[in-house]
Order: sequence, then C-alpha cells, then structure tokens
Amino acid sequence: MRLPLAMLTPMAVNFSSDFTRYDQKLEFILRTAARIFAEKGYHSTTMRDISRATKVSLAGLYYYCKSKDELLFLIQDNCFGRVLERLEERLQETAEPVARLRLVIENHLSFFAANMAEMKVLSHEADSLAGEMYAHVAGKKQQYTRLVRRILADVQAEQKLARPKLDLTVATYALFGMMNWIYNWYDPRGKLSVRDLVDNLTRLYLSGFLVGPGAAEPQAAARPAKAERLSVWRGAEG
Amino acid sequence: MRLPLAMLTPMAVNFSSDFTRYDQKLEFILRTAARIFAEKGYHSTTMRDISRATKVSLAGLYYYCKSKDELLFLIQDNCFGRVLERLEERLQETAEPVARLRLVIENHLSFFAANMAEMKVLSHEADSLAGEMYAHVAGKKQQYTRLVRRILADVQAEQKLARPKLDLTVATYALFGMMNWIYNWYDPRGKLSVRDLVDNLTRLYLSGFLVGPGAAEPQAAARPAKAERLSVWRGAEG
DNA sequence: TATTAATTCGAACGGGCGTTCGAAAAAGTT
DNA sequence: AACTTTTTCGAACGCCCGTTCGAATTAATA
Repeated sequence: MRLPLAMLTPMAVNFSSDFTRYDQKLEFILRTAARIFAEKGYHSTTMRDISRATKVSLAGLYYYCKSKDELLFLIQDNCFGRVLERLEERLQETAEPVARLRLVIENHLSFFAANMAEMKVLSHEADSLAGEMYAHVAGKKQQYTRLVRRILADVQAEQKLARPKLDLTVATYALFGMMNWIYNWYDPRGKLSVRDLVDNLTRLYLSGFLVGPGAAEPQAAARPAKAERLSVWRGAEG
Repeated sequence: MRLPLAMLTPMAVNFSSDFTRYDQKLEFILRTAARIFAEKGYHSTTMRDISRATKVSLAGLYYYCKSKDELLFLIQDNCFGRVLERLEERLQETAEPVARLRLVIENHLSFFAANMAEMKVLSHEADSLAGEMYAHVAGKKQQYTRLVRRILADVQAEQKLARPKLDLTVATYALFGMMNWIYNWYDPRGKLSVRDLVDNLTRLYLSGFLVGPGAAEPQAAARPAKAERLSVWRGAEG
C-alpha cells in the first residue's frame, strides 16, 4: 500500500530519481481532476465524474488519494509551489525593483496561461478547503502576497518626490485582481498571444490607461524566461 | 397562490406602489440567502441552511421561490440590474470620456462595497446557473462590459499621438479584475474607507503604479453621488 | 514457478440533498 | 359570523453523494 504525496511537509515530492508508475497515474488523476474542477467547479464535480474521465473505477481512485478534499489540496499545493519556486529562481536575476516587478507579472501570467485549469482552481476554489489543508495553502498564498508587496514597496521607495503615494494594499491586490481575473476571459489559444497579454498588462499596471503628459518611456515587459517546465506537472505535455 | 417576481422580463418588479408583505418576506429571504451564498458558496449552501437562518420552514421557502436556482438568479439579476441602472443614470451627467470612466469606477466600487455579499455572489457564482437563467444574467453582463469598453475606447480616441495603444479587451477585463477582486480582501468596515479605495484604484488604473516622468497631474476620483439607494434591496438598511 | 506485494474494482452503506404534498393555521373579506 | 384566500410547515420521497470493504487481478520478486 503506497502513501500518497506526503501532505503538509515542505518537500512533498521526491524529485530526485524515480517517477514511478504510481506517481504517473496519480498525476494523471490530478490533471484530469483539475480540468473537471475548472469546468464545473469543485463542489459540483463528483468522484464519479473523475472516475468516468480517468477510466479508473470509483473505488480505485481511493487508492491514490484519501478523499476528494485531498485531490483539491494536491492540485492547489503543487500548483502554488511551482509558481513560487519559479518566481524565486527568476528574481535572482536582478535587484532592480522595477525589473523585479516586471518579472513578477511575466512569471505569474505566463504560468497562468500555461496552466489555466490548475490556476483557475487555485484562484476560484481558494475557500473550498478547510482545516489544515486550507491553512497550508493559505500560508503559501500569504508568502506570495508578501513577496509581491515587498517588491512594490521597493519600487515606491525608489520613486522620488512622489505625490500622495498609492496605498500598498490596494496596489497589491489590484495587481492580483488584474492577473487572476484572466481565467474569466482569456483563451491562450485565441488571437492574443501570451506575450501580448503580458506586455499589455505590464504597461497598464505600470503606466496606467491614460497616456501621461510626459514622454514616451517605452516599456517592454520582462522578457519571457526560457520555456522550461512551464507545466505544473512532470509527465507529458502541459 | 402568488407568483414570484416574474423572470426573464425587463421589468421584474412593480416599483410603483405596493411593497406587499409577500414582497418584503421574499426580499428578506433573498438577502439572507445572499449572505449565506457569499459565506459558504452557492453549492455548499443547503436549503436547510437558508431555512434555519430565515426561520422559515424548509417547505415554506418554496412558497417564495420555485427552486434553489431561482434564489440565486433573483439575487444576481436584481443586483446586476441595480448596478446598471444606477450607472446609466449617472453617466448622463457628463459626456467627457475620462470623467465617464471615473464614474464607472466610482459607481462599481461604491456599489460593491455597499453590497459585498450580493456582489460576491454575482462575481463568484457567475457560472453556477444554467439555461435561460444563465443566459439572462450573462446578457446583462455583456451589456455592462460593452458599455465600459465603449467608454474606454472613447478615452483612447481622445488621447493624441499615443504610442502603441493598449489592447481594449485587456484593458476592459483588467479593470473588471481589479474591481471585482475586492471581495477577496476588502473589508468595508476596516481602516480603508470606500472613498480611499475608489481614489486609489482610480489613480492606479488611470496613471499606473509608477510615477511618470511628467508633472503631478492631480487626479481626484469621481465625486461620490448622493448616497441614495445604495443597497440592492428596497426594505430597511443595506 | 511459487510467493509476495501492489493495484483494481463491483457492490453496497449511510447520510444529506432538493423538492413535494396535503393538511393546518392565519389573514382578509363580506 | 361564515367563508375564501393566503401563508405555513411536518413529514416524507427518491436520488445521488463520498466513502468503504473484501475479494479478484496483475505486477514484482526470488
């Protein structure tokens, strides 16, 4: 009898060597579940739905997870972990606040676009867990929020003689709102490329919708990182 | 046997004269349901929850609505109707695009802050209806979105010699994202007043997070309208 | 091949869900 | 008062949910 990915421990997955058949199938179940959760919502999705879509019997699912809650948790935790991990890596590139802010936006959006289902589940089902599982994910969220807020504060500190400064809490959540809302409208396979999305949202957030009275100040978005490991999952194609 | 508020017709409620006991109790049920939907989510809320909170027997609820779905629909339709109605009124004040945009933001946010539960249910349960009820609410949403997009286009048209213009779709949904996300963090009874919220988000959206190279350009938010009818409902205090 | 361990699943259980029914109670009318 | 209409609700129905159990099957090991 195998144990599912250890919960509530810093290093949930053994990345080093063996990506066993068990791991692969669990991941496949999680990917499928994420897709269905994103489509119909967590509470409207039944274990029978997931059973049908994965072609694993209803009882069989419980060999890979111990509850429906845990499925949601594993999806959210895994997904959030990757976003944070990837961001922290990339932030080591530079110490310049504005550049770091651009990286935040680029990272969040390109990851979101590459994992719409999982990220929608992360954003939209934020309150669907309870107890320890909720606390664990909420902790990661707070960590992420603090990091971004700190970067915004650095940007603000850099700006000289600014008139009444924007409230940092508002600015932080406005940024997240702008970015997380995309699951309500953005289609990564549509006309608007991820690059254009990132570019537009970066310019909008940094310089606003009005064209200022000042000069042009061209603002490229952060250049996208090499397209490695953009999917949340290890197996196959994201 | 009374008919519940007529569905799918432009004028759902008879505003003219009688606000009968039936109407009042239905409204009370809707208000309570909205609060619970906002707290636990639509699908996790049971008719028994609503029965307990309203002190109307389980069966008794079905004298006022014909299904749980209809409760959600009535909340969403009513709420959306008010936002639109109020916005259209206020937009007649001015033809100046930027001023109109400020009005959009002021209207949306102050209404949101005054009706957090209902607006959360509107934003967060956008896909919880199906069929005709879904179509009806989605129609209003499209109408609203188009109106805002049009105003943004007008603002953009006014601006001379702008460098690569921002994509209108991105700009529109970014605005909604920024505004609608507040149900995830904003507490109308906290330190940050609605006025400050509106002011900060308006400045952020119009001029961006960076302080431009240009001059100060002081930007007041649209002045709030007289505080009439800010609640979605007719009875008592919102 | 024999033995053990990992994996799969049909069938069922207990419980909670949305909804209905018909009769009782209350309010309105004459 | 007698009668009609509006409003209330206890009790139940049928359905689907998440989960479990134990036996059957398959893979790994020796």
